[in-house]
Amino acid sequence: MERNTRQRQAVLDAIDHAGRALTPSEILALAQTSVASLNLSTIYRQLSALQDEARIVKVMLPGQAARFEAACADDHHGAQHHHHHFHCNACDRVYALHACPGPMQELAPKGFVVRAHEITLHGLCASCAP
Amino acid sequence: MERNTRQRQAVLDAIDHAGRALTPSEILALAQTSVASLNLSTIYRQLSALQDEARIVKVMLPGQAARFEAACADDHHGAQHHHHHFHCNACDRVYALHACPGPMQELAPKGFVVRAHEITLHGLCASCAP
DNA sequence: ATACTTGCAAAACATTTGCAGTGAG
DNA sequence: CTCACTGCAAATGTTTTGCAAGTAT
Repeated sequence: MERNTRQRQAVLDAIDHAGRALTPSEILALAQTSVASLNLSTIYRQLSALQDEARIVKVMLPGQAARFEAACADDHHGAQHHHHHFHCNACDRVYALHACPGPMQELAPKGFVVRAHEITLHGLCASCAP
Repeated sequence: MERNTRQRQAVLDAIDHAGRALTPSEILALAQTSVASLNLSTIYRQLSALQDEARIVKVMLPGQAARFEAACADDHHGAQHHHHHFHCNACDRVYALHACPGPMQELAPKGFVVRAHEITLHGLCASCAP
């Protein structure tokens, strides 16, 4: 996918302006304000294409539907900046966290090789906290 | 659910003897060796019941189908022992880890309240490592 | 014009539920 | 003998795919 269609731009705009990870349904709702005929299949197809182009990143959290956020490339080698996520139990939104406690190799038993790790925090976001 | 049916026992046996988290399909395959007529619906229903009774724990990992492992109650108040999981990229099995680096509150921005966290490690388990 | 894209409908999966028949107590 | 439990089929929710029509280049 390379063509600059209205539906592609609508999907990209929704994600770029969100400031947080969005589900395909949320993206559909937002993008339909620019292109009313937009279909979920198209959303999924554009999401795959945009992932391949490294414009967006897929965020999978335990027990949650997939979400997508704008890619923020690492300055040096274009790789995605390593980060984790926070899930608000009240508003169900997902925010990126830009800290990481380290590689976590010490948590695994001897003989296990740790190649990657994911951390998800749950609680209340600033808007929902008392 | 309280009745001690053959299907209930078969599900419980499969999970108790596995030593790792199993998916509903894996449980079906194992339990069908004792009760051939076993149905996936029954598996899911028993899994819900066994969770309510705190005999098993549901393990959700990012982008993976749900898995279930035997509950290991905390000595003092019967709560589940806090732990995390390791996912082997080669054999796709999931193992429990019995360490935790701490509450992780410092990863969240100011104003966010952290109530829980989950850590998933990925790599090669002892059997699959070179 | 050409071939990539879209929209719709149907297919794949994982999980849940309605219902009538079965079986544990 | 009862009511919880089971099996089957159909419904749900998310994501993928086939295909004919639409459109960017």
